[in-house]
Amino acid sequence: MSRRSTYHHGDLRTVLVREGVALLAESGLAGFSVAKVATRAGVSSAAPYRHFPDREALLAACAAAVFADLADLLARAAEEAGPDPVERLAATAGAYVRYALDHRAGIDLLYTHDFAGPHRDTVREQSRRLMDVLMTLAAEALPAATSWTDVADLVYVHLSAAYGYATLLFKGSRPPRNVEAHVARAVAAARDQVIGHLMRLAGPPTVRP
Amino acid sequence: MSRRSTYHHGDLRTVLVREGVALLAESGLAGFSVAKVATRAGVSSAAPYRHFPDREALLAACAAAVFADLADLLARAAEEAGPDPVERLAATAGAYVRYALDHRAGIDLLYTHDFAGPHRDTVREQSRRLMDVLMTLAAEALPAATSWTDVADLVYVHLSAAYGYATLLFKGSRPPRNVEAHVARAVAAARDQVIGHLMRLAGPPTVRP
DNA sequence: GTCTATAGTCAGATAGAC
DNA sequence: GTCTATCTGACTATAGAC
Repeated sequence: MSRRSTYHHGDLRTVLVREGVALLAESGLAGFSVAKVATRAGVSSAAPYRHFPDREALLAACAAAVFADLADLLARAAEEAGPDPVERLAATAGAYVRYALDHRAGIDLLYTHDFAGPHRDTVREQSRRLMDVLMTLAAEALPAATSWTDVADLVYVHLSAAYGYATLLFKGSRPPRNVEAHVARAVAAARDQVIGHLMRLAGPPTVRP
Repeated sequence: MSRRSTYHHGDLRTVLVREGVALLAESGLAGFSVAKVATRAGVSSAAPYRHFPDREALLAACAAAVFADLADLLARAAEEAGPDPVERLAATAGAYVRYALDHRAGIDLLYTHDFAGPHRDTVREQSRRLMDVLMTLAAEALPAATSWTDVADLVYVHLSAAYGYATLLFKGSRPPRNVEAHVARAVAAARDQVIGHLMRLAGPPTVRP
């Protein structure tokens, strides 16, 4: 308090990531810039380069943070959904949509961007965590004998449907008011999907000439 | 051929839109610029402004073109899918994914961007055509008594799932080789979704304690 | 209708003061 | 660790020659 007139953050790096995520959420990847993040964080445009070598590194850190948040949220949503394995999986779709609505569209753009070299691995690691959560839930919702490939198939379909649902909500470009209605619809759609999938696996292979 | 050493396109406007779509497909919205489109089209960076008042207008024209293409493709896919209404609807998911794979990721970014004022209507008009195709197919796949709201719900879920599936394919950021396998998976997922939906509408409300 | 040239803006990144 | 100042490069858009 006594030493300096210019403020120094205890942890500017953390603040930059938080503001970066917020900026992405508001403006999307196209509106993202190191300078803007710096301004939001209350520091000069040069300051971030003390913590991140370049734009890509900051972007990757933001992406990793989003994935980490999502993995936590989805896991918690599953826990709160009770014992039924189908409901547990379906609940993650709702949590995903709620997160996307809270954080607006920016999330999706992280999926769009492909990170190069070293950043790629950082992001992938967090992305992997999210997939692990879903794989476990999907495996419990499917018959024990289901192959990993089939489980992965369902996870992929499940995740991409939730992602698509959340993203398209913003294309209408009205800020959706009735969040919980959309969440409920996403959960219902996910439930339908899993049940349809189960029927295909279980049902008698309908006649193929 | 005799009058000019500098080439003049018969229809530069059309070429610009084509190249704009291609650029979006390759680089996404973040990589889109009037200058790049001009270079791709083999003209100076000023030339596009003779045909489009500003960047937004060119972008809107590209978006409208994509929607128009998609609507045609989806309608044709439904026709070729035979008489079963569920299969006809499911086939559009396959066509969507195939189009997205052919044109890489950029399509999605058009969904992301919101166009202002006059451009908005142009794009919406084409977007509407696509929705009309899907609404018709969905209405035929559902019981005749289904309300329009419920039909719209299914269309929304159906479209967003196809959109999400196609988009996430590129996040792995390897150019997916086995296009037809992905198309087939998207169709299967769409079929599962519709069947699950039908069961929810028709089925006895499974016991709720 | 397309060109060259240019004005103005903004972002990425670096250098050196404190 | 953060600042100010600055360089470089890319993009939008306009003006005027051909």
